[in-house]
Amino acid sequence: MGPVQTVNFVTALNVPCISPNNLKSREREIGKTIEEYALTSCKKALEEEYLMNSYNFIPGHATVIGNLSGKCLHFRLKSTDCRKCNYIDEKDDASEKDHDCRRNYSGSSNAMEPALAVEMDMLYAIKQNTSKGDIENLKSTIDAIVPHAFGDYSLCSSCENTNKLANLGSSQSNESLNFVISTKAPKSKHFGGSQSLGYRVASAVSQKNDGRNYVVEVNKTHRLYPESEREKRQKLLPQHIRENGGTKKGSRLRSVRSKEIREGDSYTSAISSIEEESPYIEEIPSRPAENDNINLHLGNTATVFFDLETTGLGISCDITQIAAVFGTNKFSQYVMPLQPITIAASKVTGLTRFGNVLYRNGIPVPHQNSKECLKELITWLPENAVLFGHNVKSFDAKIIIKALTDENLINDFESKCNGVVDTLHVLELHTPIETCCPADQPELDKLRKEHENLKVEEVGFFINPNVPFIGASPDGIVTCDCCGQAVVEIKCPFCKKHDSLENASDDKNFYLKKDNDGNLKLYTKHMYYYQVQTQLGICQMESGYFVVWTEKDLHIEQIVFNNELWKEICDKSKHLFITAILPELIGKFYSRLPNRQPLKPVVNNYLCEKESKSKDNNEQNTE
DNA sequence: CCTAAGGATCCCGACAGTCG
DNA sequence: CGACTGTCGGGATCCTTAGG
Repeated sequence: MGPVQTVNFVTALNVPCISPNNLKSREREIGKTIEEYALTSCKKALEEEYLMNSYNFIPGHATVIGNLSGKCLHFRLKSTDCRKCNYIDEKDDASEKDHDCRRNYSGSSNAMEPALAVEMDMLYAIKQNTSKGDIENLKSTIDAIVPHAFGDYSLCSSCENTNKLANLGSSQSNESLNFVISTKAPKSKHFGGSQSLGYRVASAVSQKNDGRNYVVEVNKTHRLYPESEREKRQKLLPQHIRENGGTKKGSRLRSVRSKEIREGDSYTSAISSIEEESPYIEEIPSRPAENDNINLHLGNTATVFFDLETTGLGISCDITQIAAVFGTNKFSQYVMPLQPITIAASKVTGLTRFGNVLYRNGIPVPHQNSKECLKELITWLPENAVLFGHNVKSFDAKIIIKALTDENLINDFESKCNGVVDTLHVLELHTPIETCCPADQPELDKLRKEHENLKVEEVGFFINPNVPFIGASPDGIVTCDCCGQAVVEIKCPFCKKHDSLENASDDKNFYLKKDNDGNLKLYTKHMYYYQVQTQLGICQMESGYFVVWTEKDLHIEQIVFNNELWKEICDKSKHLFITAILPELIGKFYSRLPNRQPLKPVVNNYLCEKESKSKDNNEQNTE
């Protein structure tokens, strides 16, 4: 699956989406491992094949399948194209020259497959003979490669027996591998020249050789342990299934498959077998309610807050200070870095270094070397510690893990520490809108005193079932015991950023205007007034707050629902939807047939008459 | 200064449908 | 049958934001 399919998939499962960039990074990490795994599995299969003492092999598009083992012995990809190279050529950007280039072939497309076959035969011949150490034999084998690839076996030492040559084995294994590749990299999608193609073919080869076990091996390499979750869930299954359910199921399926092949009936055997509720099927839990808090289930762990100071921002920077807190226990040590402290880092931390002396704000401070300090930290850490810190996922954790690995202390650290929690991510999940919006804190405190239990919530997209063709996304919903619910619409006018709203209202185009008493009010002909009224109508609320913020001023105005205006908005929207949007959606009425006259409104003649009478006003308001 | 992640956007290839 | 167009999806870039 690519980014789009992955996002569609996780969305269908009610799981938070992953960004295409993030997915791409993960693909690169995992992809390299899969390629390495595929090559290793090919080497193993080749040795297995060699032990079986038979050298017939069937070159596919770019794979060599062992006749006896049925496994993929080798695979190669050729591409005349590289996406990155194309981009570099187009942009003439020399800084990108060093990349994982996928262009490795310059001949014609027709000659590509024979070239691959010859190349792989060459590797096979070398592998076959290096273990024997017979140089002459190797030379004659290489000479035989090209005639062999084109059907002439007169020079082949291992192909002397023509009867043996006639037996090229079943092509089933080859077709099977081609099928797996086609499911992972379908030709309907353009993977040519991309890194992704290599990873996809490698994963298909790995799957062919070792089954889906390759996923577990790749996970282990990347220190991912989904099997612990699997084991946990397996314990929930009934004992008879836990002990031999999988084995029995596997042997039953194999037996059914072999019967189907022999008897030719592949369709009726298992169709009606799913009558009882299967213990292997688990219901996907429903999405938690909107107001549910997302809690961290830390179990029996010790919460430690920690922070690092470093010589700079790079991943290769040295630690200059480690500080941590566990309950009332505190840990703080300065570390003498091996590299200079950048000026920017010194400004933040106050730490400078002259020779072997470390200074904080000009005063010498006691310090240790990195290894001593890390050892002391590990000793200080409580058992089952979980480290909390801000942006640790992207910064602190990487720095400290690198330092621990360099000092060969990573295993000791892991024996004490269960993991890290990035409070940046936790904050993103828990931060209410009021701390994100630029409203002045004193003003917010004042509102809290005036309104009992004041809450401001970030909300999404609203649709009113009575007018499903209009939607609204207020900036928030404010709730209090005295006034109930109200929508909030916040504007931060960029062009009036440095002005007071009093001055801004002098601009005749500004949406706040002074009334007879000199008070600022939202202009009722302005589109923002229509916006708030539409939000109130859709959310079915009686009032809302229109908030305008500049660096010098804050305006909060209560807007009361205007039923007359809401009816007018509904009528116009319905008219627009029926005469313009619906014909376009259903039949591309406007975009496909440019010469046709616009539809006359046939559904609601009353609207049509009303529209023609108040055409001028409507044009202004529709905007 | 470095690095990773997320969102928005653009570009391009493959395919299906339409039209002359 | 070929030219053209629209849609979909993958790949890549740009910008912003955290951390010292």
